[in-house]
Amino acid sequence: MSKAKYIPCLLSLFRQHGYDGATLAKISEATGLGKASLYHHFPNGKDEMVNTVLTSLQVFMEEQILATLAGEGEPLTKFERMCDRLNYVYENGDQPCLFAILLMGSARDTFHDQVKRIFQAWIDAMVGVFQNAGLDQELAKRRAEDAAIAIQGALILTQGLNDPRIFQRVINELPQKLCSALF
Amino acid sequence: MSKAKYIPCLLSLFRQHGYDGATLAKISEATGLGKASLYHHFPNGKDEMVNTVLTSLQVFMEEQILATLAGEGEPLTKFERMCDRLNYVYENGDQPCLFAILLMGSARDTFHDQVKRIFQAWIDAMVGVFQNAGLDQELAKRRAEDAAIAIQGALILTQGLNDPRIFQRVINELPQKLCSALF
DNA sequence: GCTAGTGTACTGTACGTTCGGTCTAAGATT
DNA sequence: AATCTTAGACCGAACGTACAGTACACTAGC
Repeated sequence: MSKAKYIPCLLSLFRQHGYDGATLAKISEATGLGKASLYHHFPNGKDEMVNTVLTSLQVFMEEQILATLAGEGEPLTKFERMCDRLNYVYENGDQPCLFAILLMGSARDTFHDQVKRIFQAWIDAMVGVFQNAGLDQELAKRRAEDAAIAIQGALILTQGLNDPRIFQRVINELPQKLCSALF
Repeated sequence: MSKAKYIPCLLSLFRQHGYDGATLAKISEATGLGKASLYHHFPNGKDEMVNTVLTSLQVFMEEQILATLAGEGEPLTKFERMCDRLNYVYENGDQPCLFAILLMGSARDTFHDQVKRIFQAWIDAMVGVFQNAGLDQELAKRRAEDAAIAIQGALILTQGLNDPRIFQRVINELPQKLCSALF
């Protein structure tokens, strides 16, 4: 599957310009591939490119984040690992969230289901950690949602104010906050 | 200024389809105006439509939210009023945030400055409340940012999971949270 | 009769996509 | 060893469409 080679480039483009803004001309220029070549690798066009990137992000989350959350270890350690991995994908807050971008363009209908599944899996994994730590289901759900809210909100505000320190602060504080009053 | 008449319709369109997805054809159909009429009211085209909506949102924030935050009253009352007004603009979480949408389409460059100014003014107003309540500057800034993060994050997650209860929960809890440990 | 507002028909452009084909390199055949 | 075959990577040019935006004649109400 030679598609993998172009994922970083495509991810960067879609994050920078959005679904509609990332035109085939730009994609062609950025990848160094002619338009026709793009259709050789992605026969179903732009949507397949997005889908490929989206799937690779899903795999990253499952392997790097969900696996950690579901595995062995202290809650604090798990959340530190999660934040470290999130900090890596979002490049210290410099990059927006592709999921959020796809929710807000003209491609919402096409990708909403997949984004929903990814969000839900992430939250469910965090709920699992909290329940293992003794929190009742309702409280666990709230705290997991709050974690996702903090990450997504921090990304938006960081983009809006052009100040990555906001994302960094949230990422640094989050593990402690999530584990406070666990026992 | 007869433009005002079309603001609700335009706002709804841009929130639903994004900047790129809200084509003139859709705008024409939704407003009931032919293209020529649209260009009569908005000589500078789509960008002027967005700008009009953006400015009206800015005015709404200044009059309904910033004024309250800067006026007289208890912090808790002010934040309750703020959340009530936010709940109104975002229609209980059913509608996404136009600011976030504009940050993530191909129109980012055009409107980023204006969005940044609105975000900054909002946060500054909240910082003022916290400082009046005795918080030192650094702490006030953090808490104000956290409030904006919670709102924006809740809107993203609500869109992603298609569950307005998330936004409603955050809106209901926020005033108390913001005022906790103020004295 | 003037002006704000409008409908129709149109323009040029940029989009995603497809067509027809070249080039390279590895295998298979002779 | 030389030639043929095949398949994958690649591409320039073109296609049809839908876009934002325009020209202009028309109308209703002052």
